[in-house]
Amino acid sequence: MPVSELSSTAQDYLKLIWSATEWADKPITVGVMAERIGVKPSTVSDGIKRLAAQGLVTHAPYGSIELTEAGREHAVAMVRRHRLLETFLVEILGYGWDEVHDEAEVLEHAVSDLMVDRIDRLLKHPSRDPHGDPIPPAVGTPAATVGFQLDQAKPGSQVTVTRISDEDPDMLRYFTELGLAPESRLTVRERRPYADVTTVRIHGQDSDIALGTTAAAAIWVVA
Amino acid sequence: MPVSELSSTAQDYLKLIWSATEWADKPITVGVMAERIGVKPSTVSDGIKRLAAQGLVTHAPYGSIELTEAGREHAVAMVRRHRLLETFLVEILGYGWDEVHDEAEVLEHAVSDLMVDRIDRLLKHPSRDPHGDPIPPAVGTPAATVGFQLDQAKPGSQVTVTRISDEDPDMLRYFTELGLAPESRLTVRERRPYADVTTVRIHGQDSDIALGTTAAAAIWVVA
DNA sequence: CACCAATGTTAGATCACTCTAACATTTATC
DNA sequence: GATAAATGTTAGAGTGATCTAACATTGGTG
Repeated sequence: MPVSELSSTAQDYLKLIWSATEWADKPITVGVMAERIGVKPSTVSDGIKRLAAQGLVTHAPYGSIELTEAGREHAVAMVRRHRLLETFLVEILGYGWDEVHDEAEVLEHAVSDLMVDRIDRLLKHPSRDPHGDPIPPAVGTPAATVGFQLDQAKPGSQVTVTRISDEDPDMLRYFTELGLAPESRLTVRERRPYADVTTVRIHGQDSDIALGTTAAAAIWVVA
Repeated sequence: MPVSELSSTAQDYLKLIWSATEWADKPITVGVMAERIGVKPSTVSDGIKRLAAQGLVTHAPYGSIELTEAGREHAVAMVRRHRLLETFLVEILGYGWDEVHDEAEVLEHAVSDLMVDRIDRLLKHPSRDPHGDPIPPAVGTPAATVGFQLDQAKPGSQVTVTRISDEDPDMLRYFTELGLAPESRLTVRERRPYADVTTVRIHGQDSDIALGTTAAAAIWVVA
């Protein structure tokens, strides 16, 4: 999976497009991309055009954005880098899991394929990163996603956290405070439909925790 | 030492200008910079002008290139990053000392100050990188250079290698083959003035090694 | 179904970096 | 010290990324 000859903005775009389909299957929009990357929609529109010219995405004006096979390969390679780096930062350099995202975001464009391999070896080929996201293998297809979002869980059910979205460091710090992490066992207490609040009890703790939609949607669980 | 707001080309220029005065004291020229960085002289000329506009160097057209205090600080911070990264790659990721230069060259622009600190801590605050170059401290003045180049050494003298320039990986691989590294003890056998060859014997080996000027100038020694 | 709001695209600028080609200056040599 | 060679600078152009502002399209609502 060669990666080097792409600009780092191009790599960001591809990764973001791929990521949108990893957990949810709704296609990503120019507006959402712009917001995530922190640029104006016109910039993204422009960038997508360049990507299309390079055969990495297909996109007709006002149409949907789809990765080509080449685009998907690049994207998955970037996701692999990102997640290996996050794992590395936590395991080897002692980062907190709330600190790794931004660092990995920059590093993923700088490390060589050789370094990615060395990190993979040093970590003994990890299959999940510190947030529970699966690390795509160097060759072959990425692990299929499992589970569902906590805001979809039935009140009364018991679930295990498999993944927590790493997008928002503040939210991660909050989860850390609560003692909520991948592998945590939870009992879903109730959901107030109009308040959009999901209440859960972490096993081993003696009080309930109320989570808003954003927080509950960032947490993926299995029954 | 803030570094972030500078482009990575600007950082490269500053590091290169500083490096030129670390071992030799001859001022660097536009041509040499262009060659080292791998761009045309016109590009460097242009870049220097931008650096001057930012108050990082002083430079009048056709004149010499000098770092300002701000420029020097940035440069030293980059050198610190570079050398810590090289050490890290060798110590933690098992790189060969001939493989680290190019990787560090890219990474030095990507790692955060936090990561530099963590690496420094993990390595227990090393004072020299794998080639024997001193690692500038986070605060305070860099270690003064000691020693002289092997091509200046008197025939018959015994010397210890303190540093080997990391510029040329092929040369480093050659030195590795020879068993020549920082800390090696050598006896200088002879120098043929017009052949520009320095012959040395590595202690513990039973044959002499002939080194051309480029090689001998890349090796720094103390008596 | 017509219209408006939301969303996306294009146009026109700017900036950093790069090139080639032309021009200027410095230095080295005879 | 005049001239040629080496070195450095400027001019003009292209690319990618970004912006703002104007324009276009789509989709939902009355």
